[in-house]
Amino acid sequence: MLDDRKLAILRAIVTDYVSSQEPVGSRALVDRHNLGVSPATVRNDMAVLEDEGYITQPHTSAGRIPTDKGYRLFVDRLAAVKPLSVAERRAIQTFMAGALDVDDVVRRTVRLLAQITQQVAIVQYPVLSSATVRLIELLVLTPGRGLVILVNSTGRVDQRPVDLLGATDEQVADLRGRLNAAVVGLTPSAAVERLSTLLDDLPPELHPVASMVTATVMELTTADPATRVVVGGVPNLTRFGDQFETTVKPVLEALEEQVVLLRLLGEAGGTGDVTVRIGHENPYEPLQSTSVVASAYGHADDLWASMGIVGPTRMDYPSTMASVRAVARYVGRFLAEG
Amino acid sequence: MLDDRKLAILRAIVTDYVSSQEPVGSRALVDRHNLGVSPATVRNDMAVLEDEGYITQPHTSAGRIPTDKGYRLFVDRLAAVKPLSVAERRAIQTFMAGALDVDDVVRRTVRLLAQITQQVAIVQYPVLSSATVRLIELLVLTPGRGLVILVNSTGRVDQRPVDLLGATDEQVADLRGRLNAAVVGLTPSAAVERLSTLLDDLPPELHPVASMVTATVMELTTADPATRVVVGGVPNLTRFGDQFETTVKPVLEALEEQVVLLRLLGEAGGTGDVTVRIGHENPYEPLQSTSVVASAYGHADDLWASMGIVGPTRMDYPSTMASVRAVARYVGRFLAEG
DNA sequence: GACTGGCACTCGATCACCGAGAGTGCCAAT
DNA sequence: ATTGGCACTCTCGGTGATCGAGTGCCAGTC
Repeated sequence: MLDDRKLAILRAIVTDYVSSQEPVGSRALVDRHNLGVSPATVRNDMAVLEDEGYITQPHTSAGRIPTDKGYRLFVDRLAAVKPLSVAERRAIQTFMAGALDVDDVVRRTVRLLAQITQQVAIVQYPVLSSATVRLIELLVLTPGRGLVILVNSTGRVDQRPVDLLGATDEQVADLRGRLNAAVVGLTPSAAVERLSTLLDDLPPELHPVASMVTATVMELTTADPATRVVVGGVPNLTRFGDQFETTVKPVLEALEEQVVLLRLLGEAGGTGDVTVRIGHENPYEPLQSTSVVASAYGHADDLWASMGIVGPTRMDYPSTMASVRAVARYVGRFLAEG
Repeated sequence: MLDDRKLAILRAIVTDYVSSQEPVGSRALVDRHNLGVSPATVRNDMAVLEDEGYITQPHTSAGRIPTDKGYRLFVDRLAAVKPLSVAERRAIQTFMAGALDVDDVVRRTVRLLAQITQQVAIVQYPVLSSATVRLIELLVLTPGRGLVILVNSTGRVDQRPVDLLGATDEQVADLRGRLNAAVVGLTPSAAVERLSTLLDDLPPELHPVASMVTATVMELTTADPATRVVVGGVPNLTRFGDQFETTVKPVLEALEEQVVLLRLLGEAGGTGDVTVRIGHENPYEPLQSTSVVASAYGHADDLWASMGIVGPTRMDYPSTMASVRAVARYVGRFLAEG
């Protein structure tokens, strides 16, 4: 159905449209790319491509622009891998050098991604499934109100307030000792398992407060860390100040909702390589005129979390994908080395 | 110079322009407000107001719009205090009810402010100067790399990685004990003072690692907490999609820079009541076509931090000021009660 | 002396119109 | 299968013409 020349024409339309932001006609196409055929032939091919749904024209006497389906074919089969520029490589190094802790790494990563892709960047906090519990601290703040602090072997610290149900200081100290003895050194999943059996070994008077505390610890070891997402590069949205309603507004709204962001990244970053969601492929309705380029990051088989960018469907996919891939790999390695 | 009628006219111009977003003429003015004089008289007065710099016209044969100076006079002398609506009062209660910890309070506050003002909201993390140090934890993560965790009496937890310079586990444990003995129960300022003399009491072999750690603790007790700011309601920027260059873009850029946000809030929130910076009064150049309404919040004399909103100069100042004031007071009380 | 009605004037906004230009689809010829 | 030619369509930019809101000024009135 689609011979090589038609594919070449589609590729040319995508690249030209992305760089010029304007519908591209048959004449301009043969001028800029040496296709070796006349505009009339190109027109015939374009008619076929339009029938097949790869391109469309905004109005009768305008050039063609790619459809979501066209971008999809381009990304899957036509895009040449574009190597990073030297400047971009250097940017990655300088941005990350001197990062202090995980927070800092995430902040720098989001800035970096936003800068080299010139899009809005989204980075999920790393969830280190191989990290182990380093310390559980249990504190009394005021009578009845306490605080659980969980530290894992990567230096990540999470805390949550807890109702101590009037336990005495001695009981709290006792419980702290038992908790640490039970789970320090375990992975989160192992710790959760161990905690669910811990209650049986406790003296009865500790049961009420212990169940409150273990429940909180279990929350901390599982759900919470994954729900943190950082965004950056929002001013990049101003670069396409047209399409206010279709692009800028929905993106801004999505950025306020952690849940939405996690869905965008989560479904996109499941596999090992860069994932692209184009327009309507997007799981979140209002973002159907934008694309998401995302990648999981981590080390070896240990995929920790996702990062990505969101931008207009008319973006430079090869460059963007290369950038996201490079940053994801670099940050993964950086975190693995500590 | 400005008699009562001229002031009434200025007030009418401001309110009409804010609600209609369009230059207001002499005819419309006498129609909507019963000024008891003819349009011609109003025109004469408007000419005077324009000479004095309170209003201006975008072009000949258009109505008048307030200048920054006009808004300033309005805010200072003409604005009637507008009580909150019942719905707003209820919103404040429901939004804050059930807040878990300080993080949660801040997140809810920023949402609340954004929703009832329909502007972009900025909330600084509270700095509780009366809070005392509750616990200092010192952990070894890997040989040489450690972590300092500081918990204060409000349940706030801060951490920072620290270089342990190859100290042994025993030395670390020793140091942890000494640190806690020294500063637990002290206010941050007292703790800093105490720490600076702590070194003298230590055995010499602890000196190198102790100075690293105390320096880190001192950073944690002073600088860091104040530098955290949360923003929300960014989609509200889309409500004035015109003025892309003058308003939306600069605001988005400012929101990415914590330093800028702190400057906006910091200089604005120094006093006890709501502060308004209109247009050029703003300390940050690119935001000179927007206004900032901010307030410190806290309890009694203990001012903890600031919150505020940023929006176009043409905003409903009475409502916005009332909302910011109400939220600031409520959150202050809420935090004081714990 | 302050206010008012009247009037000429200004200027942006809206609309219709027109020509230019880009681009297409189709068809007959190669 | 490809191509040159041609008629057709539709957007875009520019040009007047008109409309109406609003002003400034001035002479008249209370």
